[in-house]
Amino acid sequence: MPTNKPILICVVGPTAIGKTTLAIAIAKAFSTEIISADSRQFYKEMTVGTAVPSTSELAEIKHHFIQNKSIFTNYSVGDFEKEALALLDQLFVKHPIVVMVGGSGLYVDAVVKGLDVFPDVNPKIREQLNFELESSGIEVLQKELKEVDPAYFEKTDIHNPRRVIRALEIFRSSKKPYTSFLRKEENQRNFDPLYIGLTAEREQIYDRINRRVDIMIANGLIEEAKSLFSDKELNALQTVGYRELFQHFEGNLSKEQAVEEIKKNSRRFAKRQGTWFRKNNSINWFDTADSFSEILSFIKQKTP
RNA sequence: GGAAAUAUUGAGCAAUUGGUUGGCUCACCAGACUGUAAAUCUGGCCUCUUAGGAGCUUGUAGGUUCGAAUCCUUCUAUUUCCA
Repeated sequence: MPTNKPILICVVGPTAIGKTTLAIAIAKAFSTEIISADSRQFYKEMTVGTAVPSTSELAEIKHHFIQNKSIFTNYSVGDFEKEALALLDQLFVKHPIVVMVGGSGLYVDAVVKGLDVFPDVNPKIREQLNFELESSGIEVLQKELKEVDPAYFEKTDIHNPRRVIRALEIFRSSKKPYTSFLRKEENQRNFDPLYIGLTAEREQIYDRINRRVDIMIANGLIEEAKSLFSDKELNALQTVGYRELFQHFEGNLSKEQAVEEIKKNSRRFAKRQGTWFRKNNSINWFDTADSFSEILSFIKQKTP
């Protein structure tokens, strides 16, 4: 299905696999720019723990959506989708190919496949739902969902408060069931995606993670986390690498224990990333040991 | 050399002190997930399985008993104490 649309090269894969470096190599080869689809690298207050590209890397290639938000701003996938599409429209004027890198599967999908349009929800409604969850338990919310949107009740994981609350907040603010907003057809995009997946043997991924965490600690992750400790309740800070250190600051974990927990939770995160990307069979997988030239020639062969 | 204690799945612990089909936590594995997503949640975890079950099991080898993780003996291993 060759088209004359521009191409968005999507570099995906688990954390610490080497996506940043690969993306830069690709962007250089095609003299283009990079947009990030990483749900934590948006935040300018978080540098060490999110492994954003280094200043020299950022100087080499123009990156977008890196540290362009504050942790105090509420920012959602929906916002990201809109901003990313608007930016891509501009970038594709100058470049036939643009690179997107990201480990956040939902965010990548939002750009490439699109989200459905949901009504805006007053934050008070979610607060109220969270309050009801805590005071009455999830059963009450499940019951409401069953009455209000039986289709979604059947389909979703009703044990997952996030899913239940999202569906209910949509209903309460629009008086229409969540499922009534779900798409009937694929969103149209004015570009074609070309997925490049980067992976490795499980053991190697874990090894890379462990080493990266040690480097983060050496680079001052503890100090960074300490400076954010007073804002630890913010959503942006519900993040591997920070939460564990907050536990340490509160005296619940020793420094060594916190570091071990960071490694463990990073491994689990990588595992979940793998689960997400595995179901996307458009991804062309490469091993992180493969040479960039091999990957580049693959891309060239796939692009006009 | 002597005495005592202990031995349950990868790890750590349970199992009304003989009552039947071995449970929990952690780790690990697998999965779900359309605006909290580095979040949140679900399942599995002795073996085999046609997924309904089937078989094996509490260090080892025996014994007592209708019945043993539980009581007795052998051996092995570990720990502690005395020499």
